[in-house]
Amino acid sequence: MYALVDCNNFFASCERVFRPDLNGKPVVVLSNNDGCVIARSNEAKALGIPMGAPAFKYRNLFEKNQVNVFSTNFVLYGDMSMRIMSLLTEMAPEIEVYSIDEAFLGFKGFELFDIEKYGKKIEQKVYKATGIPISVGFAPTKTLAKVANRIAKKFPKQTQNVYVIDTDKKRKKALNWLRIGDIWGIGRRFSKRLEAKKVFTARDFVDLSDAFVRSEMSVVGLRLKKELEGEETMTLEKYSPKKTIATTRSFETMYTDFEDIKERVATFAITCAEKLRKQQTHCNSITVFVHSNDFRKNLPQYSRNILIKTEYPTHSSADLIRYAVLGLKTIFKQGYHYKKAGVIVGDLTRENEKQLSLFSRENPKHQPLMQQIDAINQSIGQNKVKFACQDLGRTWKMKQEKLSPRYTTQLAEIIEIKT
DNA sequence: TCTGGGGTCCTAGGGCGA
DNA sequence: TCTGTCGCCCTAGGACCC
Repeated sequence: MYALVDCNNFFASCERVFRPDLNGKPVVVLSNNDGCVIARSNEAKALGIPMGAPAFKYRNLFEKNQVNVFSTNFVLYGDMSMRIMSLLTEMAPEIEVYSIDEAFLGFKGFELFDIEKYGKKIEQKVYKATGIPISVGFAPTKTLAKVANRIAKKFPKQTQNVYVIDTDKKRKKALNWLRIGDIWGIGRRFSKRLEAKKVFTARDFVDLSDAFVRSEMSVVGLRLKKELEGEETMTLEKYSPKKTIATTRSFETMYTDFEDIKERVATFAITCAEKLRKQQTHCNSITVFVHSNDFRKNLPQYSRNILIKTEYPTHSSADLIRYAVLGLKTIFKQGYHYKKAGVIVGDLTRENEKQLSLFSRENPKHQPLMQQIDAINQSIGQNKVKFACQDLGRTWKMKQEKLSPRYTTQLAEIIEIKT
């Protein structure tokens, strides 16, 4: 038996924990740069605000309905997530943290337990300790646990936020109810293609032949079908280090000048290098990309990326800046309005398993230099040490006009209770 | 004026060595 | 020495997730 635990409207719920006056009121959380809506409370959903709604188009609706708008506060959400995951770890023999607000729990050997009762215990404990409401779905496979969770969330009154699929009758009933596009692993493209073939529900999907699903949707689709039939094809995944690390951003305005983008790309490379050092890995390749503004149809569009193999495994900021700028020089074209760029490092290997090269021209000073930079940044604040290619006078910051305090991680921002 | 960011996995097709 | 086949590796692109 697996359980899927999912936090309800997670980011919006995190904001509400420290602002109980917002209970019962519409709350939305915006993406970086306050661009679009990435989380909504139930009240905001009821107002018809869709996921991904551009904030500027919905400003009037927000004002008219007194919607409480927040910028993303990932420091807060990350910390709340950590607290919830550690509680869940205590309550289940196995756990796979699937995302910031979701975890699969493994309950092998619990068949004789009253699992529904236990689910309610989990729900109550998490709510009491953190203030975050969760839904719990139990089923014999991970995909069915996702389905069970959806039912728990959709019918809170009947399920009390916990639902168990433990009989074939319940499984079939759930599959009849679930629309094709709501199956975990079937996105927009596949659901459109399947609907064109009169496949509208999960039940219709499992009624298709294995051969058809295999040919149309590869082994991924076939695995999904088996899971929905109750046959386990996915197990809990152990923690594994990242395979790629990315730093990408949309710009506050469109850039046309090479030097402006160069400064941004170099800064992204530095961030990637810091992330590499933090997880004690080197990269062996780096990808740089630039993108014009998709939404400005009247402007010429351009988008390109380039992958460069590094000469040796590295996590030196200086090395990565050099490669990133080299890549940018190759792909940059004059005459376009650039809106987005990014750096992605890949082919990661562990720091202590470095493949040395006889002809390597690695600068031996980089390693101790990076150590010192990290130490200084750690003691006096992130990004205090800058590289020459960065604009020292630059005050560029993400637009975050509605940022809430970092209640749980900064003493100066701790919650105040007025009596 | 203003539309996010960070990941994973799979497949097709070309290059290339055995 | 030439040619065909097989299988591995790599990359780009497409699909998905949160």
